[in-house]
Amino acid sequence: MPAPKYEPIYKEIRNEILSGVYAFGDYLPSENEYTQKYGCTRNTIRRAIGLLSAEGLLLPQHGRGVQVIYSPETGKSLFTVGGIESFSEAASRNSLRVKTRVVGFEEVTADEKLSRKTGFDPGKELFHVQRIRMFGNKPIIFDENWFLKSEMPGLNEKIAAASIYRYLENELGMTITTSKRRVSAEKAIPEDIRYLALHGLDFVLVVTGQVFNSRGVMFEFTQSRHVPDQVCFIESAIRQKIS
Amino acid sequence: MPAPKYEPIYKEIRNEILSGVYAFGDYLPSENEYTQKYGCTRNTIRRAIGLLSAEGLLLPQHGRGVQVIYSPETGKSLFTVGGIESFSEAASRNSLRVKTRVVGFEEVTADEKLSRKTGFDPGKELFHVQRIRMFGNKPIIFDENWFLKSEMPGLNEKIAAASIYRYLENELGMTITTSKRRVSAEKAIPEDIRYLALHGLDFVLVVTGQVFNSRGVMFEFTQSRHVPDQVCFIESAIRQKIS
DNA sequence: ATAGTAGACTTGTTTATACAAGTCAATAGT
DNA sequence: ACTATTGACTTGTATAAACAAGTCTACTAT
Repeated sequence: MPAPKYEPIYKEIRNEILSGVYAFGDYLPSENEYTQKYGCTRNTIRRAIGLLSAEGLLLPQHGRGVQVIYSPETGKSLFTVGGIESFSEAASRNSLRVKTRVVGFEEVTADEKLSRKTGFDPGKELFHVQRIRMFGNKPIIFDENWFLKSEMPGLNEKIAAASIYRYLENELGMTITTSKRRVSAEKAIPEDIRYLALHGLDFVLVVTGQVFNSRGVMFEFTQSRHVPDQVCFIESAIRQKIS
Repeated sequence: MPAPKYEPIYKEIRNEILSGVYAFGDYLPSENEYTQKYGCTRNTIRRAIGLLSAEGLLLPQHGRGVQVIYSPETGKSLFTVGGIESFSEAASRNSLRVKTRVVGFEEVTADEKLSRKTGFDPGKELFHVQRIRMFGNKPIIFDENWFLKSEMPGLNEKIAAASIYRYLENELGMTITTSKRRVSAEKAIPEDIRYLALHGLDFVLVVTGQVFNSRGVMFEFTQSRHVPDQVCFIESAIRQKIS
């Protein structure tokens, strides 16, 4: 399965935007110019531009052109909710030295209560993984995951300490397709206080999510509890016409 | 400017999903069946399905079909960050009686500090609007907006108490296209404590955002401070292939 | 001089077609 | 009985072409 044609185009333009080739407010070359440059049809170009617009980097303007609305200042948040990005990916994107500490690894069976919380059916066998994410020496995230055991029987503590997503994609050949996430703020629980560098704060930013694989099986439930003053999330949205 | 053909299709399918015609896990009719039903090409159908997938309602599966991954339980959050939804829209979507109280309305000029916060250039004339959003009798959101005066000279307190977006779109004919949002958790400020029903909590969930109009002009900076136990946000994401 | 328009751009929508590639069940061959 | 393969489905990608509609400049007629 070769990479689709729009992907390298998407990446190249994205790279140009992030690296500052175009400043905030600049207009990209027109779609027709891009078709010549990349030797493809307008549709393919529009696909790449559409992805970048959905990310909040571009703003196409009817009759005018496509404007860059990314600026390094507003764009520099540690994590992005808009895409599914693993911790180590976000870290490498920010070129930061990071460490992961596994503080809990056990097999559990979903009971009624856990089922309501995670969405896994009662009786399902799960891996329960608790990890601390550290930037430098600062523990920033308390990550709690439940994985469906049947989808990843070989998961162990060592893999959890490295990158579970890398294991899933490279070893198991699983492709992760979609995720639904919910963001909320919650009072700190004892684990937050024990593990995170809260500096006296008594609340955390919580991101929960269900992750589906390409077969439509929900195989992961995640809860990431973040130190609130260290991280924030950026997201873009396109308004739907009302009526 | 007539509505595009994919829009009513998008709306009808969306409606069917939200109203429970299809349950979580069900597969939609195939794209080819839809082309017959709606008398259009596959591209148009795919557009509608693509929008719904981006919203996290559908999960297309190569070779299989398109699965519904929306369920009323996980989907019932008051507000959605994935789309640009105004307060009154979200309220009507949840069929809730809501009230808006304007607690501040003034004209200001952006100084250096406000410029850093909002992204408006220093010297720009702005409307500064502070509003409390109430569900029933519960004050849930403290909304602070800065609007670019030059884009909406006629804004006044009365309009602010109703719906500013309705004013922009219906009266001024402005179409809102894109927004970038950031979510974080912050310690409650005196206004939060004064206005919101925090019930002893000392933190809020803060959503900030810049909103652009179709001419690429940033005309609004928003900061919504939410009672954390009352609201949460749902978001969907599609994983990009790594390298 | 000024208003209006024509035309050359831009992006937005839709059709039509072809092939690639994943899924799944029925069938054929052993 | 079991395996392999075929074929009919599904979604994914890409091309090509046409027209709609918004923007902006330059020219034209008054």
